[in-house]
Amino acid sequence: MSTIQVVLPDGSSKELPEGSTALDLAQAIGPRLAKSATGARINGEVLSLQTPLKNGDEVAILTFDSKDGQYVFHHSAAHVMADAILRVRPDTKLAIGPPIEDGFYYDVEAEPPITEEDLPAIEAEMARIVKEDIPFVRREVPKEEALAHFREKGDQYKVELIEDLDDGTITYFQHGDFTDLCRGPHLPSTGKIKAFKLLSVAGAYWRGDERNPMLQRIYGTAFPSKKQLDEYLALRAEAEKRDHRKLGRQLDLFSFQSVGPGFPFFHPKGMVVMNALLDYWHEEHRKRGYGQVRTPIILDRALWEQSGHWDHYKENMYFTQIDERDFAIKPMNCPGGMLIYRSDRRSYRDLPLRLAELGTVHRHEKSGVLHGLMRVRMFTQDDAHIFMTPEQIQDEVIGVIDFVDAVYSLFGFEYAVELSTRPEKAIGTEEMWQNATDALRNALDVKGIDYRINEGDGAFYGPKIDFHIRDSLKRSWQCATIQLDFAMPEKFDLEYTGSDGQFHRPVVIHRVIYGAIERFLGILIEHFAGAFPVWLAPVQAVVIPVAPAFEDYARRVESRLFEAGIRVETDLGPDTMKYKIRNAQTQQVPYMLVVGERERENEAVSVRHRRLGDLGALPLDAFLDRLTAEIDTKALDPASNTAEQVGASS
RNA sequence: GCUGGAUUAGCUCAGCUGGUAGAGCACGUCACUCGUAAUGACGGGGUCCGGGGUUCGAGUCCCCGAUCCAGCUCCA
Repeated sequence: MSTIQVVLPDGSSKELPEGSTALDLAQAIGPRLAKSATGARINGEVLSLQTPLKNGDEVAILTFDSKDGQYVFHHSAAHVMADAILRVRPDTKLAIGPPIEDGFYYDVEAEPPITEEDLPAIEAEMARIVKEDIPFVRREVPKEEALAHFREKGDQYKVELIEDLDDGTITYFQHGDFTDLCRGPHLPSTGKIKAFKLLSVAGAYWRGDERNPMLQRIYGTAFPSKKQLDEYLALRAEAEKRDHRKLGRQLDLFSFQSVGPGFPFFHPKGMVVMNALLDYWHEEHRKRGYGQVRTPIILDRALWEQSGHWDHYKENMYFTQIDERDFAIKPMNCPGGMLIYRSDRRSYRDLPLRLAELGTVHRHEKSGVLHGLMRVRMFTQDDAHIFMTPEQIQDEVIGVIDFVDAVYSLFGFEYAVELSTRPEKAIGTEEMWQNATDALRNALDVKGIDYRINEGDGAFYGPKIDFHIRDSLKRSWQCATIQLDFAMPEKFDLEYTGSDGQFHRPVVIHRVIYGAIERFLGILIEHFAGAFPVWLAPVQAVVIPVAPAFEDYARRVESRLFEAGIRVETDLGPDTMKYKIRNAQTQQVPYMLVVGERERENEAVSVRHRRLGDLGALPLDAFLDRLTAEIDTKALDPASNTAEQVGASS
C-alpha cells in the first residue's frame, strides 16, 4: 500500500496510508487528539475531519481550543438545533444559522412564532439527536437540483440564498433526515456536542435589513463538556452583576427618569467620578498644548445648512423656533469650532491650533437603541478640533494616537483600532477623501498599530480612526475617534496666511479621547465592577468608630483627611461596626478606617482595604501619605480583578 | 423604529385559574455601646406604569399609550 506525507504545524511530517483522512491523522498522532478534534485546517482552509489528505498537505488538527475549531463545533450545534426545531415545529422555515463568538444562532420563521417557552422542548430534542450520534455527511448537488428541492419544500429563504450563489455546485450537509444548505465544515457526528444550552429568542431582520420581514433568532451555546458550559454560564452571571445600569443605582451614581428617555440624571457621586475624569482631562490637554473653548447648544438653521448637517444628519437632530426663526440643537460641536477659527485672521505661525471643547450634544437616537449610559440622547463629548497645515497632519494624528493610548493605559483598557473610509452620503471630492484616508493610514503604519478597515463607515465629512474598548460583557464600544476633515474648512471658507504671504486652506482633525463622557463612565463602572481606583472613587475613605465613645476621635481623623483633600466620610450612628464595614464594602469604598481605644491612644487608624482586607494599624500620618501617593499616581487597585489587564492594550 | 418580554413599597421581588395587596432589604422609633461583610423589637410606607374597555367585581382578561429589558437595524 502506498503512503503519503503530510506536514504538521510544528514543521514535522507524518506518514500515512494513501486515502487517509484528517481524522486518521489525528488518530495517528494520539487518541486524545482524535477525540477532541472538531475539524482540520488543510493548506490554510478549515475543512472537516473526513476530508481525505493528499501528499504534501499542510495539516493542523483543530480542537475546541482554537477559534476555528470552535467555529466548526458551534456550526454543527446550529444544525442540530435546526433539526430539533423542525422535529418540534415541522412547519418552520429555516433562514441562516451561523456560529458566533460564544455560540451560534439560527434565524427561522415559524407560525406561531417560537418563544422562550418552546426552548425546553427543542433542547430535549437536541439531546436526543446528540445521543443518537448521527454522522454529518457532505454532499454536492447541482444548483438546479438544490433550487428545485428547496422550492418544493417552500423554503423561500434557502431558495434566495442559493440564487445568490455563483457556483454551479451547491454543498449540502446532512445528518440523519436533516439536510441543510451549508458550506461546512462540520463535526464527524452529532455525538460530540456534549453540553449545550439555548439562551434566548429575539427578532432579527432577514439579511439584517429592516425593510425585510422579521424572523426569530434563537441563540444557543455549546461546549465539548458540561464543565465548560457551566463555567461559561457562571461568567455570564458575573458579567450581569457588573452591569453599569445596576451598579449606577446601587452606588447612587446616576438615574434615568421616564420623562427623559435617553437623558441621564447624574447624582452627586456620579459627578465626583465625572469631575475627577475631567480634572485629569483638563491637565492632560494643558500639557499637550490645547486651548479650551465652549460653543452654544442652539444655533441658527443656516449654520447647519452650511456645515452639511442639514442634508446629512437631519434625521438625528432636534429643532426649535425662537422668534419665528429656525434653530437646531447641536448634534456635533464642529460648526461652532469652525466659527471660532474664523473669528480672527490666522497665520501659519498659529498652527497647529488645538481647540478642545467639552461639548454637550443632543442626538435623536431610535428609541430601541438606548442603553443605559452607553447609548443616550444627550451626551458630552470631550471634543477637540485641530486646525493645521497639510504638512502637519501626520504629526498631529500621531499626537492624538499617543494621547489616546496614554489615557486608556491609565485605566488598563484593551482596545481595537479601525480605519473607516468614505460613506455613501459624503461631501468633498474623491481626491480629498483619498488624501485624508492615506494620511490616517500613514500615521497608523508609522505607529505600527494593527487596525481593521471599515469600508464606508467614515463621517460624512471625512475618514476616521476609531478606538473600540471591550467591556466586561465582551461588547465593543466606540470611544475615541480621530476624524480628518478637508471638507468643513472648505464649507466655512477657513484660511491662513502662509509663509509665502498667500492664503491657504487649513485641514481639520476632529477628535475625542473619552468619546462621550457618559459612555466612558459606563464602561469604567463595568470594567472596575464599581470599585473605582482611589483617584476616581466617590468616597475614598470611611472612618468607622468601633463604638460611640470614639466618635470624637473619628471626627478628628476625618477632618485631618478632609483638610488634605481626601473625600472622606465618618459613619456615625447606632449601627454596629460590622454593619458599617459591610455598608462601606457594598459601596466599594477603597479604605475603611476603624478607630477605637488603641488607635486614639496612638494617633493611628486601623486600615481595611476593600479587596485586601484588614491591613493592621498605621499612624494616621503614614496612612495619609500612602493614600495621597495612591491618588497622585492614579494607581489601580492592587487587588482589583482587572489589574492583570494593565498594559494589555493592543 | 421593528419583534418579543417586562412594569406591584425607595430597592430586589412574591401574588394559582378575576374576589379590592405581601416578603426581604432600605427608612423611622426604642433598646443594645459593640474590634474588621448584616444586633434585636416595634412601626410608617403602595395612583399595583398611565388611559380606556369587559365584568356584580380587574394587580390579574382585552385595547391604546409610556418607560425599561433582549435582539435586529443604526451610532460617541
